[in-house]
Amino acid sequence: MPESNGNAARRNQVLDAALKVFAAYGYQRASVNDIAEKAGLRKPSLYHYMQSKEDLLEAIVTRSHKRLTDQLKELPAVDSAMLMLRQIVYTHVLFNLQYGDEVSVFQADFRMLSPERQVPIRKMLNEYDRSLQVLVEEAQRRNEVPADVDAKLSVLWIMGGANHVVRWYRPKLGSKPEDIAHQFADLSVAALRGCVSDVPVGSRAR
Amino acid sequence: MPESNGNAARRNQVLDAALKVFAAYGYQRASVNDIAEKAGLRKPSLYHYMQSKEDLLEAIVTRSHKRLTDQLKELPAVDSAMLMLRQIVYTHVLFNLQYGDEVSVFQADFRMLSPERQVPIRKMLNEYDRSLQVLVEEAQRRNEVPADVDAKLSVLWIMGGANHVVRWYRPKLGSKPEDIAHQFADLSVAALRGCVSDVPVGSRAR
Amino acid sequence: MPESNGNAARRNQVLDAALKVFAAYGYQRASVNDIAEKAGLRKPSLYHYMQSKEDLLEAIVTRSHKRLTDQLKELPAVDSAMLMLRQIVYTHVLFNLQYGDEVSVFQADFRMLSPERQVPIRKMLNEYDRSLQVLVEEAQRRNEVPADVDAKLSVLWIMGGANHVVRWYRPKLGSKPEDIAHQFADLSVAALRGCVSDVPVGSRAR
Amino acid sequence: MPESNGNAARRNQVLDAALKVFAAYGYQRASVNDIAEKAGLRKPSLYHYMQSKEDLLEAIVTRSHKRLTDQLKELPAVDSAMLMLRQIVYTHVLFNLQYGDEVSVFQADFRMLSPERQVPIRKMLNEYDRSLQVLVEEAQRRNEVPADVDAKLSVLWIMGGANHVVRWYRPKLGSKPEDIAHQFADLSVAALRGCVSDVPVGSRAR
DNA sequence: CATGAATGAGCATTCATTCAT
DNA sequence: AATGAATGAATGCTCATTCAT
Repeated sequence: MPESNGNAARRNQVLDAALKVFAAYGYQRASVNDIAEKAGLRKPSLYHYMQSKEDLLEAIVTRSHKRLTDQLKELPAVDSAMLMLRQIVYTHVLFNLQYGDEVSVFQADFRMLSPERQVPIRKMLNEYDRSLQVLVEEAQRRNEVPADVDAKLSVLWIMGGANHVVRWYRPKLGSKPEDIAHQFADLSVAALRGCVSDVPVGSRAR
Repeated sequence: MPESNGNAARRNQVLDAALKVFAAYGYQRASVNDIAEKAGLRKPSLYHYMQSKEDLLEAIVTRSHKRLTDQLKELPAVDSAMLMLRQIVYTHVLFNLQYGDEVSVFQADFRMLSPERQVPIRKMLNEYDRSLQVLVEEAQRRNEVPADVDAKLSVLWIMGGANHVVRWYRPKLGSKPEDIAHQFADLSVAALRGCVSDVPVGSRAR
Repeated sequence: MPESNGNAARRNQVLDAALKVFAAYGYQRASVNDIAEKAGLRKPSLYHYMQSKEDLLEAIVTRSHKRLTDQLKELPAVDSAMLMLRQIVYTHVLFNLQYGDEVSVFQADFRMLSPERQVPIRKMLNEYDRSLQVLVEEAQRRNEVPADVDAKLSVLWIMGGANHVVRWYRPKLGSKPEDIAHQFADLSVAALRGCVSDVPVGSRAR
Repeated sequence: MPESNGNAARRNQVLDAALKVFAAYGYQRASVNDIAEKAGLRKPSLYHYMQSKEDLLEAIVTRSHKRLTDQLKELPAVDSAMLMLRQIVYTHVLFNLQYGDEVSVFQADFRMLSPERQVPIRKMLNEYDRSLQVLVEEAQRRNEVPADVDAKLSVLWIMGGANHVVRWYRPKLGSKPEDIAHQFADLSVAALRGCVSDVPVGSRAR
């Protein structure tokens, strides 16, 4: 079966090698040869396990998103939208900390994919954001979140904080992943619930 | 002897051309020729206004950070740390929305600089984060922010949300920049102030 | 020890697969993998039936020439050199039309063989041309062809027309093979017999 | 003007280098590096004078056909279709002998062009054949050529002989170009005029 | 016999940069 | 100041062939 990208275990090894190399150098800087070396193969051998370099990036990005959503699917059902949201943020942050390379590559290099390959991924991301937005709106209906909070903006805000994590977190330095995730879940909930500031922005120039 | 990088106005034109091209394609994908075309020059002529392609990226990144800090310096002094923080977040978000290209390039391509060139920029960023952290700690001393909030983490959280805007914001779509900045300032303040969730994260596997 | 090139029937299947692929893409463009697919095998399996890709080309070319000469050997003896020539041209053209792929590959890719492999084939071709030339000379001795005709040139001329058919003939379009062969045999005979033009070539520049 | 493939004289030098290399090795076997060496340049420099390797082939092929048709346009008008045809064959054969490399590359590698690039060239070739066919038909109306001659087939026949020339002709060996062209023009005229053979093809098997 | 895996050699093309004009 | 020309260094990818299973 010359179409199946060869042995699945090896394919995953190649994917992992590519992941490390992409994370270290960035997709563009990383050469196929770098990946081959990391995988313990010669350059042409890689083509048993991929169609193209871009193919690897797409697989990494898709696999990463699938891993996250798989984790989220296992979250226990709770009757509070806010609680659900808290669980998701906690899990998402923890995931980002655990799979820092994958998430970094996703964020940094996702746009290096051809426009066509970006489409399904953008769709997944939009669906994800949208599902969080629905939770915020549900919480607003239950008066757990003030009505004047913009559900969409606040979700984007939260996602920003959650994704930013991969840019500064270094294992063995600072807080434990669980503590970070806990803090961030708290911050998200507090931000949503929080009393709208009655303080004006002040007389900013420009 | 083009040490002086020639005429300053032209240099800025080249910088702007590079900015647009980097923002559109990413630093690596963008070719020096693309920049030259955008600047209305031929490729070798660019070298009268720059030392290298990397030079342009560094200049863009540095200029961007300077523009932000210049804006922040003009903020009126206020006696409340929280108010100050709010002003800064508002201004930072608004800046990111106004200078989307610059900030995007900063975030996406800053790591493409040589390690040596990254040093001073990382230093600036750390100082910036640190100054916000000081404000949070000050607010904590004044009991405006709960003591169990991790000042550093919460600042990183806020910066994540603030920087993320350049990835999703599209002018003429959705909310006005000022409204977004306002919301995000509110969310930040609320997140910091907010009653720490007494809700356990639940029995998450892993 | 695949010295014997394996089962002869399979070998012929491989040869036919190679023939089709070479005819469709040209020898260089055709990949061994293409041939394998056409033959319903995997690439390395081919090497049970051949020594190398070039080997296949040589076999095709040789087989093609042998097929033609076998057909020519079956021609009935006739006492007129001109008649013999006519028979040969008719048969040759018909052969080219029938075995278009083989002949096309012969003509297009024969020169892709290594110089050493070209030697015996060039020898065969020369012998073939030479035998026709002998017939023309015989016809000249019998005054069936004017003495001022250059026997060698006219044979080359005729072979050109005969070989050219594989470049334009498409089955099911235009004349029937037998009609084409008949016409071409007529044209050849007429050309040889024909009264030498007494018309000057005119005042061509250069 | 970065679109103009640079200096025209140099472009022609590159074209000539490519011509020699293509003629010697065939288009596919010839590497861009080979061409560069022949042109006295390094590989990347070639790209100042071409868009791609295929570009060179197309230019060579087109230039070759233009050279031939330019020569044909200079032929003096004559009132006899047969005379005109004779002139054309003479000129065409002489051209093929003079520009053996160009014509060889045309014939051998024209099909290596992408289908889209082949279209205009096929069109030119068809128009050329068609114009000869018209001459034969004219000659038939004037009873200079028997009515039962198939005009199209006989033109293809003649073209075959004329083009074949580049496969066997070696300068300094054998007849002079003018003599060959003369003979071939004679053979063509004789073939067309010639009394249709009343000799049956005989009892050929198959 | 068949083939999955592996690879040395090679190739067209891109590109940042230099330099003579 | 501006640029046509040139190029060293890479890069993604192809492919005929080998070999262990």
